[in-house]
This record gives sequence, C-alpha cells and structure tokens, in this order.
Amino acid sequence: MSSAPTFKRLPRAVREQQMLDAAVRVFSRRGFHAASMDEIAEDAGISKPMVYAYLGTKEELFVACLHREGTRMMEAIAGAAAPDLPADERLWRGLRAFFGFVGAHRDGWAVLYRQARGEQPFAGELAAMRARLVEVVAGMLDHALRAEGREVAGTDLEVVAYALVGATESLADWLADHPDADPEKTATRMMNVAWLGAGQLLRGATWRPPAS
Amino acid sequence: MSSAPTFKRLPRAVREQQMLDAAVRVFSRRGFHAASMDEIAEDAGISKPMVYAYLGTKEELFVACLHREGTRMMEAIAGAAAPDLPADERLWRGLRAFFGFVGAHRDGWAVLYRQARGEQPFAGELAAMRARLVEVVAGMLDHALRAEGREVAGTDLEVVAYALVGATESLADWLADHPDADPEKTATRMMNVAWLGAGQLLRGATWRPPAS
DNA sequence: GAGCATACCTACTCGTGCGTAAGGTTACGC
DNA sequence: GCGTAACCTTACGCACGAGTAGGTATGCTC
Repeated sequence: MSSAPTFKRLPRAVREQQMLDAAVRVFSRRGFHAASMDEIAEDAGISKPMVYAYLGTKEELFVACLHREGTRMMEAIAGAAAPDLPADERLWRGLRAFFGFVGAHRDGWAVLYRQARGEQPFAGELAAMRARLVEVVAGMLDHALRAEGREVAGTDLEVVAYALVGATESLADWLADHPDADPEKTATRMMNVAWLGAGQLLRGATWRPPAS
Repeated sequence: MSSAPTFKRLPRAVREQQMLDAAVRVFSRRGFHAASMDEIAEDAGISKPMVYAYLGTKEELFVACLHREGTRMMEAIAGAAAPDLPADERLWRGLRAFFGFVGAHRDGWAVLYRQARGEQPFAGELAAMRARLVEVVAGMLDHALRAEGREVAGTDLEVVAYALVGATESLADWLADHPDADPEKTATRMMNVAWLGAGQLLRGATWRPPAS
C-alpha cells in the first residue's frame, strides 16, 4: 500500500498532454535550442524515450506545441469575432479575445511565438498562421470599405492589415513582459491606435509625403 | 609575382570588418545556432582561429554583429529626424530612414533582428535598442501633446509608442521578405497607419469599449 | 491466472561543432 | 640579413545532447 504514488500509469492521451505542457514550459523558458529533451522529460515527470515514443523528434515535438497553442488561439479569436457584426465591433472583440488569451498563457504562447520566428524550420508554420490572421483583418477592412462603396488595391489593404497585426503582436510581447498589466486595458489601448488610424483611412483621409 | 592573390595579409581592422560582414551573412542565412564558426570563417576567406583571435567566442561575435548593425541603423534614423521639426515631419523622416536602411540591408539587418528576439542571451541587448526607439517615439508624442497644452499618463504614451514601433518592425519584416517592394512606398503606408491613428489621438479623440 | 499489449525505465552510441595547441610564413625595424 | 611580432594555418580534444537498444512491470481480456 505504497502511499508514495503520483507514479501512476496513465493512458497515452493524458501523458501526451502532460508532455506538451512541459515542452511548452521548457521551450518558452530556454528557447528551442537551449531546451534539452532530458529537461522536458524530467519536467513532465517521465523519461526521455517516452517522449520519443509518443511525440517523435525534437522538431516534431516543437511543431506539435506550436500547433496546439496556435489552434487554441485561433479558436479563441474566431469564436469571439462573429462575421456578421460591424467592423469595429469585430475588431474590438477579436483584440479582446487575443489579449485575453495571451494574458492567460503568458509564458506559454508568447515565447513560443517569439521562438518560432527565428528558427527556419518553423518560420513557415508560423507564417501560415499569421497569414490567416492578416487575411481575416484585410477581409474585415475590405468589407467595411465596400459597404461605403469605396475600393482599394489589394496590396494596400494587405500591408495595412500587416501593420495592424504587427502592432498587436508587439503589444502582446509587452503584455507578456509585464505580468501586472491588464489584458483588457491593453486591448483598449491597441484598439485606440488601430481603429482611430484605420477609421480615418476608411473615411478616405490620406496622408502624403511633403514635397522634396 | 604570383597573380593569384586575394590572399594578402591584411591589417586587423580590415579583417575584422570582413569577418563581421561574413558573420552577418551567415547568421542571417542560417540562424544563430545553425550557423557554424567554420562556415563563417570560410565565407570570410579566413580560417577559424583568426575569428576567435579577433572577435572571440560565437556569442561575442554575434553581439558584435548586433552592435555594429544596430549602431548603423540608429545613426541613420537619428541623422534624419532632427529634433526641432514638427512631430509629423520627424516621424516621416524617421520612418523613411528606417525603411531605407532595411531595404538596403535586407538579409543583413532584418534577419539579425529576427534572430536576436528568440535567443535569451541577446534578448536584452535587443530590448535595450528597442527601448531607445520607443523612448524617442514616446518623447515625440509627448512633445506634440504639450505643444497643445494636453497631458497624458506616461504609461499610455509608452504603450502607444510600443505599438507604433511594433507595427513598423512588422512592415520591415514584410519588406525584407518582398525584395521587389519599394522602401519609400512602404514608409508612406506606415505613415498612413501610424500618423492618422496617432493624429486622432493627439486631437483628443478616444475610442471606448461599448457597454457590456 | 496465462497471455498479451501497452506503459515505462536505465544506460548506452555517436555525430556535431565549439574552442585551442602548436607550429609555419610574411612584413618590417635595425 | 636577421630577429621579432603580427598574421595565418592544420589538426585536434572534448562536452553536450539527440536519438536508440533492450529489458521490466502493470493492467486487461478471456
């Protein structure tokens, strides 16, 4: 009757999630390369070969992390921003969901994201995710423009959307580095920058470089 | 009179620059970890111990790259945005200088920057550089606000500046990935997003979250 | 309660790449 | 023309960490 358990045998699905949790923690703490499979295994309370048996090589493990966290985030956003709302309402809800997510997964997601940018093997995966975000935002802007009977070149919209997504990611980094900051307040600030800027553009205002 | 030279002996200062050039190329092509000191040495047309003799370990070498490129960029920006101009003019010139720099050093700077974000040892170095940029932008906004007799909490300004810097970095990434894009045009687009947004804020406009 | 599949372990191999020791070679002062 | 100092090389030691071989225990099925 050993009361020193916690070493229970667990079904695969459960252990896989524990491993992914540990991997996210360690990857975010150390970075992809500095993280060792041994440390991840230890953090998960398991031995290394189990990780290989279930999740495959280190790269595959990282991709699995990226995938899980990315999917969760996308679902959080998509679930919040219903497509039949007006543009500003959609933007606001999307931002709030996004910063809420980052606030709740601070060390987890934010650093994972920071990691993936640098390492070539994952840049593609990450770029695809971001491209979907940019597309959503660009679509939102386009929709709002058409509603006013105006039209803008695709590239321009894409670039504006890119800038907005970039600013948002940047504030997410800021939020991840300031544990005391409030996600909701951060979202409001972002909305001020993004919408008042984009709002002016939508009303047809244009800033041009001065002569010379 | 061997005419097969290029293997001249060169003074230290010159070789150091060649090594840094090579290091920037290789680091940007491969990423920090995947880059090997051997490849850097080969790319510089020199052998490995020379690199160690002049620039030290791999980390020190990377820091040296970061430092040189960072300084060049800061100088390019600071030289363009004279502090006695009106805020919009300063912002515009700063942006133009920035995108011009990135356009001219595409694979060099942009990827170096992307690299430094992920690797813990350099995150600090990078954060300091960015902090200086944010400070400059925040100071610019503050100056413009005071000129209109208005006042805003420091944190708010900092966050807005952070968002603007983030959006700009994001477009710099976009520019680095689109070799055909025009830096000047990209700067104009950024100015539209940044200034029309920030401009509204300066005039006292504020967006608030709807009830519920 | 025999058999089988699945969870799990300890203890190794082996490649890769950082960093260095010890020794050539070219320029330059005297 | 000869030392000396800086430039530059080839060739190695060594640690670290990814991935694996082979074996043990536990629970489930009939």
